[in-house]
Amino acid sequence: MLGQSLNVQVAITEDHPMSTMRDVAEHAGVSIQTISNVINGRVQMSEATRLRVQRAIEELGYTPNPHARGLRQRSSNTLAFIVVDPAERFLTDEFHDLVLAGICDALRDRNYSLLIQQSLNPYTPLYELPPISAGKVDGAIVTGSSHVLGAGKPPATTVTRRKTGTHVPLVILEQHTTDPSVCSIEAENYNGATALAEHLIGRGRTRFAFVHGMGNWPAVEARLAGLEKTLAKYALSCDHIVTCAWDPEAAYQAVLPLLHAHPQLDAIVAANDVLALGALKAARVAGRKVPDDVAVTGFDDFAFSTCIEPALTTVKVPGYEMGRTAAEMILAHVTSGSFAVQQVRFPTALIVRDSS
Amino acid sequence: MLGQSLNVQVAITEDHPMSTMRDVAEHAGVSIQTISNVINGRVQMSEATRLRVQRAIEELGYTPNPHARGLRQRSSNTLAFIVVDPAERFLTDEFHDLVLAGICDALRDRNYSLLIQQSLNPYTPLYELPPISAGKVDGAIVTGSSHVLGAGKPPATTVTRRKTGTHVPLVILEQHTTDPSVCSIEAENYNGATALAEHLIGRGRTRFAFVHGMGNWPAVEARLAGLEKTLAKYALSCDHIVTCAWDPEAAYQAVLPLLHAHPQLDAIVAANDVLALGALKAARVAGRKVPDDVAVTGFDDFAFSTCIEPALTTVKVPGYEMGRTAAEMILAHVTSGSFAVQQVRFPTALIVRDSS
DNA sequence: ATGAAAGCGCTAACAC
DNA sequence: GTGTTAGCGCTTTCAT
Repeated sequence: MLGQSLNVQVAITEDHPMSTMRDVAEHAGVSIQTISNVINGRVQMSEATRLRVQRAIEELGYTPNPHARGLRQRSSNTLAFIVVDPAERFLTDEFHDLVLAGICDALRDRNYSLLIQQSLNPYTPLYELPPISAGKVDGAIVTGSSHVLGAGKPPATTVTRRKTGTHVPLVILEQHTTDPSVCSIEAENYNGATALAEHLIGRGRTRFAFVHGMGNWPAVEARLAGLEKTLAKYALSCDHIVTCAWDPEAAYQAVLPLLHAHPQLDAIVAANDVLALGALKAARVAGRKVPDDVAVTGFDDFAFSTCIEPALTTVKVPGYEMGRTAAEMILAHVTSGSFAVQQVRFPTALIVRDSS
Repeated sequence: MLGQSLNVQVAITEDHPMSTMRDVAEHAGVSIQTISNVINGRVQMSEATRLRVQRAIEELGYTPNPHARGLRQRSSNTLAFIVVDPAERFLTDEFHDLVLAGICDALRDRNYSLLIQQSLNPYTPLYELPPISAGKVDGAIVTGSSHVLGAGKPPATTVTRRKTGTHVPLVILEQHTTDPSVCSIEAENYNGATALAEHLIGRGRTRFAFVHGMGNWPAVEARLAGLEKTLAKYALSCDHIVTCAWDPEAAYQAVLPLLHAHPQLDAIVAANDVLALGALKAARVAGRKVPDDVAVTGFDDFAFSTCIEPALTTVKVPGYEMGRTAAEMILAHVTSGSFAVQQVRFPTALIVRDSS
């Protein structure tokens, strides 16, 4: 029976009280300071002492107390990933999951932890977000809706970190800025959208709709802006912009009536692949052939995009790499004490498949 | 230009040194202890004092130091989500993302943070996982491959928490156990698989294949076990079990040759919806009609399952609710001091759509 | 190379 | 109701 083969037993606790450095010191017959030195590999010491200490540590199952350490050296070996957005279930968003995966992979071997926090209140200035203001983390990666971050906030920006202050290195994700003091990572959504629009126009599309989800995500606004700009170049326009929840079924519900109301619609540009999936279903239900009658495109190039029918034309956005890079930038800062503030832009790539 | 409209400025730091309780106390002309009392709402005090203190806190932009607090009261207002699995990009897995979303939503308003940690080394006993052993978190939600958790670990389990020790409340996810002292949350994968198998057999399917990803995930093993058990009941068997990466393209690559090699195959049971998507593509490419020639089914009921063509028959597993419940169980424990150790089983539901 | 003392910011325990 | 004292576990500074 499966029940048995899966009867996994898990050891949760050891029944020894948590031992401190003092315990280890006594056990090894040395001073507390020596223990600290061994653990931090700080000074030269006799091999004999070092070994004795290490054995004592093992025998007592000693682990340094991170709070005490954090209190003393004002660092926590923890980074934060903060999403400023009032929506529930924000983590179901696949793009953020890619970013998250990248961050986690970067942190994994360096003994850093990741603190995830959603900030519901759009009006909280970043430096007042709990993990940052309180010094719970050594750095933070922040993303969110642009209005949210922008509303009434002072323009001053800095990423310097002082041991004595609350300054914390920050990387802002997907927030276009011209301020050279802000460390930011964004993808070339605008250019990606431009390329996509050129492609669609090149294939003779003339009546466009744009579907996107809730919130004023800068990346999404850039996608729309690139689309509209390019359309304008050809004296075209995107006459239909619909908003729905960030899930395929919602996109389906939103696009279907659009299709019924506008028989001439021949291009549906979705803000990401998930919504494109819903648009694809809408086209199917409405009896419109893709790509013959109507083109459907996405953004992001999620894993499923090659496997659906028709395979989805999309603009690849490297979420995993962006997350990874963000984490590495902060880690570099934390490790080396300082790094050049940079604004990294990841290229996007138009991937033409069968839906256009 | 979009660049301008998105020129969001973010205040990262205030240029005041981090103030302590002592500063606030001096500023308000009271003792440190009084500040502490105000912050923790601990004792009765004159309205005048309380207001004066609160104003001082505001004026100085004071925030309690979490390390000092953690050191003193041995708690951190932080929970951990730990995945014991050696794979990279583990967070791209959609089921875990649902769980994560549930956890985050539960924690959000209670001022708890979530620490995410992947444990690469399958042989690390749970109580030695950094965040737990070090007391970085007040509780943990753990999931992972069964072999990983089971290998050579002592069977003793407990979820008691003592202020003075390293004991930490734990909820084990998707790990079937009969040990009543372990707090676990699982879905009825076995029953779900049984129902699915009955359904497929009822529709005349006789030649089965099972596709799954890397790792010995208990949930996946339960799905396979339920399938095989039911097949056996009807003197059938699942003759093809293929393993691939946990992404649709990999499933496609794995299933396509299977389909070519076995023309009589008439049911492909994928371990989750993502793999089912790949199987669907394989069927298409191999020229097999779904569901006429071959049935394809998934597990989990991810959002995309209703939007693909054909809509996917699947077994719904409530990942979001499971994560949410896990977090709430721990929170209840932390808040109230103790809770009944329980083993929660979430029902699964067969959802028959068009792919079977 | 090792040890002793001081103190990080906070709260528990007790005095007033 | 409010203040004082002590100490959580660790690292920094200085002495040996």
